[in-house]
Amino acid sequence: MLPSTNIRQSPALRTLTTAHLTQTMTLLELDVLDLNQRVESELSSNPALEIREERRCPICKQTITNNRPCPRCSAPTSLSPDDPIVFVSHIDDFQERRSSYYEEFPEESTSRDKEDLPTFVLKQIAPDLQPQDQLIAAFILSNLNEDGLLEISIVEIARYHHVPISRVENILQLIQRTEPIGVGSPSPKEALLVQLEVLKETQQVPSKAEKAIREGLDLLSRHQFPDLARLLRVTVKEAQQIAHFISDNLNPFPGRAYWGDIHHGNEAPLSVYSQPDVVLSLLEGYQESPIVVEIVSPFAGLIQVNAEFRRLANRASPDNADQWKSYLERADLLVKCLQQRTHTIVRLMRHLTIIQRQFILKGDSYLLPSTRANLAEELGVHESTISRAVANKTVQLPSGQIIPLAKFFDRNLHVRTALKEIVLNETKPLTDSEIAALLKKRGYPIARRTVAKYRAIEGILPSNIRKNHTDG
DNA sequence: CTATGGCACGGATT
DNA sequence: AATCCGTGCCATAG
Repeated sequence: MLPSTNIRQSPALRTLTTAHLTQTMTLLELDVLDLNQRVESELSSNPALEIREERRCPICKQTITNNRPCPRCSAPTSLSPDDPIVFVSHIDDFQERRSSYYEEFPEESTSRDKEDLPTFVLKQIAPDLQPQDQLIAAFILSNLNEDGLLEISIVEIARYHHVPISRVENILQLIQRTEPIGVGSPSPKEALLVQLEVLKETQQVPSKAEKAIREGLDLLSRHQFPDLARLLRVTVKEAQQIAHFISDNLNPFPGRAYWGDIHHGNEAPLSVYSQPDVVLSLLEGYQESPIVVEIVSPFAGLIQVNAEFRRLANRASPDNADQWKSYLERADLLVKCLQQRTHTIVRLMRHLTIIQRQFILKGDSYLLPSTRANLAEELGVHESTISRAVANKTVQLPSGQIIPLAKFFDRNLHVRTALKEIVLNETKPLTDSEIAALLKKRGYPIARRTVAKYRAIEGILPSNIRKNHTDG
């Protein structure tokens, strides 16, 4: 607490220091989308802020005019696999690239040609519709966003085409049930529910899954299992299993259904996350490519205090000088906090990509256990800073998978994947003790009881119910 | 008797 | 201070 005696009368200074701390912290724990909202509202309410359109590539120092990310420009020089290329990109760059991915790799696993999502869907349903309804369907499909979600309301569609709402609803239901299932839903929640519904026809689904989606989607995506468990009145473990099931089998953004691991036809690791906060990728054409780290940031680096505004503020007449000044201070504060936020994340990610390169490239079993605490020590920041930086954020791996950043701090992921592998390769169902013994040989000395726990987390049934793996 | 899951405790992590 | 995690003990099911 600051001594109030020698603080200048202006309350602004006082709030500036404390506000700086609190705002830096709160901004740090927001994900891109929340931050985006926050920045936008600030931007519209504070005339001192402006967006600088031109940006400089942190590597080649040239002005970036188009949306091409810059790491490629510097690719030929200094390529050490252990030296990640880190840069900050605008959220729009990402959106842009996202849709271009979609066009570049329309589909490889199913018979889909170069057509885009709307055409793809329309072809499937057209035979079942009358010509008039085909028009409506086409209209609906043309209003999908990149995620395959509907951006306008049913009412609007009905009004536009002068047809009853129920008719639109029927068409929409048809659309939602075609591949990719859930397209045309107005929200991720709807999409998930439709998928669950369809899935229910062919296989068993956890009974509480629907409630989890309906009432606990928020908790679900934030991985707040204890809260979810309370909501569903089940144990935390069961809640985790339900969440596991949902993220394994359902996809809140149907338009992105074929992203990432195309090779696993059956269980594409789709995630409940949409917009990653960090995107990791590799340079094409290098077998030992450095990891390209792209920090997706709403406007950071772009947002600045309008210089003209600052000049005018200094010359403002005394009666409204305070107003000018407060705008200016708020703007400075925001800019500074944003910079600090990105700076922290950049440092964090650079470090992580160096330490966990193998994990990022090769997968779960290569994750080296580390804690936020010791990472904080290595970076010379406070633990809580790392905690906040990790909180609520997601990372897109080179494979296309989007995972929570917290997964980098999963202390036993590698053991669990070893366990999964053992069970996958077993010829007869092994008991927990036997598994424990095998794990011990691999250098994971854990108790039999713990094997049971891991099994539960991974959704592996107990040995007496597991059926034999008879390889065909 | 064997294999498993629930509960609860203590130490580590956040 | 709150939460997570690994483990031991014990009840239960087969």
